[in-house]
Amino acid sequence: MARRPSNDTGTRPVSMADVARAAGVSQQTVSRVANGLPNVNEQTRQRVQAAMQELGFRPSYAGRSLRDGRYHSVGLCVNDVTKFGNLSMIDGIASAAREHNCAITLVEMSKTEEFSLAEATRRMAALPVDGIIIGMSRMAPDFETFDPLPGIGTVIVTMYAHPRVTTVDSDHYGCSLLLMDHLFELGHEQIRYIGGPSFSVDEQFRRAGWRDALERKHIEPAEPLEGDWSANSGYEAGRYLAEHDRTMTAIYAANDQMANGAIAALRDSGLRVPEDVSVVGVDDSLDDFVAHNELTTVRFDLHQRGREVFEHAVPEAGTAGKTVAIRIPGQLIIRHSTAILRA
Amino acid sequence: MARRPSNDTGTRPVSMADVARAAGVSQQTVSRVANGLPNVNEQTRQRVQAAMQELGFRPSYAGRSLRDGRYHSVGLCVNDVTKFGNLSMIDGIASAAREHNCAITLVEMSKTEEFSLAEATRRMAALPVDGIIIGMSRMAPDFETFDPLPGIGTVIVTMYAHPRVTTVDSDHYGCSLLLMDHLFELGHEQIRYIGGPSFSVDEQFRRAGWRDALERKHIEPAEPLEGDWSANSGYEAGRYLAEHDRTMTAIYAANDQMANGAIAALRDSGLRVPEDVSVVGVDDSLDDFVAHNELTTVRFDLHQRGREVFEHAVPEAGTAGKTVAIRIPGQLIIRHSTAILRA
DNA sequence: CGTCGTTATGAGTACGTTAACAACTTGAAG
DNA sequence: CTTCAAGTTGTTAACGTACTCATAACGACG
Repeated sequence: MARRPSNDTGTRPVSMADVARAAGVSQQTVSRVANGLPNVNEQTRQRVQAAMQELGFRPSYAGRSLRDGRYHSVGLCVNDVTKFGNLSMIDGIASAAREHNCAITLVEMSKTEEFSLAEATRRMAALPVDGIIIGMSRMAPDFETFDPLPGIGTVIVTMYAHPRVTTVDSDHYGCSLLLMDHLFELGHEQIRYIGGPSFSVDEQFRRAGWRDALERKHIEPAEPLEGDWSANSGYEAGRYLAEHDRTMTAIYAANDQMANGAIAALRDSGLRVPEDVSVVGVDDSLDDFVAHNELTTVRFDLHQRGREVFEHAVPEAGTAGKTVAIRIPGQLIIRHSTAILRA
Repeated sequence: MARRPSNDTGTRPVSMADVARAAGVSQQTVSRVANGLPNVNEQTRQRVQAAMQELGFRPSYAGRSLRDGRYHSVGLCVNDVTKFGNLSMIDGIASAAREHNCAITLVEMSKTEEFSLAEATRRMAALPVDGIIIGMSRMAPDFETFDPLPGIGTVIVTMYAHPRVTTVDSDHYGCSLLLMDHLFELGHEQIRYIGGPSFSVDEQFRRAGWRDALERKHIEPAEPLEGDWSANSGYEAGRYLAEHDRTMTAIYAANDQMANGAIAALRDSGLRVPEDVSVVGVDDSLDDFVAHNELTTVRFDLHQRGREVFEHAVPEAGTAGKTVAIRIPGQLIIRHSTAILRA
């Protein structure tokens, strides 16, 4: 594309030099007025401000960034905006960014292509970012070997720890322990698991927590079922369990949507929740969609996670340098889908 | 903050000049290699690429943008990321942006402060954006008087038309007509309305469509009910209607979540859906949350809307100049929450 | 009357990039 | 040998900003 003409007849954006010419001062004085510096004569200031208004001056982001080497924006790379986990990540980071007067540069990776950290980093590096955040909802093939770009803060949102990159996530393992302990206290031992797709990192950790909790109590875990996070897949699994497992007394579904489906299936099979079977989920995501939500679940503080992620990606406050792995615990929300096991 | 040292001992980012020095060529040759231009000797190219690798060169976004006056990013301003409407807007725009090899610069406005178009524009204008998209989910106080910034494409996502700004939205008025016609064909005339909060622009248009459809058939609209988009508010409204209106034969809830709540309320009141009362919603948003979703609704093509919004904000293909108001029709999805009215 | 500090302003420079143009090399054709 | 074209590389300028330093005017003070 042809450059804009550099005289003032074209549609080139208005620069400080243009304002300076109109106000009869130097470009530097315009800069001082634009930045509100004190050492400008009041009369001059007003003349410059009038010229700015007149010409419609807006400061050049490129010029400013080039000059002082910062973008005041953080890069965020996700593979699918619509997934609950990603959405809540965006929201949490957006509010942290706003507190730091920062914008978010959002890049959605192709949903079809293979996702690699190197590719994500390469794309983000060419954008106006002071730090890079990568949501890794499924295991990247190059996770082990990945080296972050030197000179730019990088955070991966995942449960896995990495030797050279800070990682932050809600504790998708610990949430299982919270729920399992709750069920154990109610007397349940035969606790079936309905998981998400096995390529999901969150799923892997939630399932591991379920399995470990059982094994710690020397209970043999029954075969876990695999859904796709949707209520329908939870329904199918619930139906299957209702028909094939008469010893089961509780179901742990790896998210609320599948739990909701499972509850519907149990009731359609003539089982009562929670009298016959207790059901728990994760995410606390049903409230807007279901009236009188009674599901016992774990809620994550997504804003806190967003804040942690942001502050490690853009190390202003001296958080720099150290590579850490942060796991933010969830909070058990007990409602009425769980009850004491009756003998 | 102090500038980075300009010699090569500090942590200043690696520039083309640094690479040029290392490879023993001119900085311009580095530029040619970086941009893959053909007129570079193969041997030279390899030497330069090796130096880039060695030093960890990444091109400066600021330098490039300053040079060629484009940012390859579109600004998106929303007031709350988590609301269904905004989420789907982000998703649609993100995929359109990716097709144009563009990033999104996302700014979330304060949820508490008053929202004005002038303020949103002012914030976006200081960021790296080739175009500005503003989601106006509630009426801005300065909508009438708002003037877009000259020299930068601006699109407002709203149903209202504007004389000087292109506006794009899903047709929140037409969706009501689709649903009402469907109910009319089934023989319903006493159709109650459960709306969202009245400050919402979407709500205003959905309600207007309901009212106009009735009045066009000379049916007096009964008092509309006001919810807050949540299933619980739909439940409350449904309960009220079940107890107070024995002539009603159908309910139009302004979104699926409230419709879902209303259905639960009707059933709790001993009414059958759809045999006794037909219920419809809007958005087609229940599938992930509810098993065996049977709700008749309207689905919007949010990716198409995203594409329209994007292409009017960043006028590459000659869409420039003209101010238009685009309303993208939804599609009626008939499931089993509606049935023929029995006398 | 000179020295000094204070205040207001301008000049010069550097940030990293790419377009336009100039310059040089090489090889082939006349 | 001269001329020309093609291929390769370097030089210069410009994009808009803000820091550093210099300059000028002015009053206070010794």
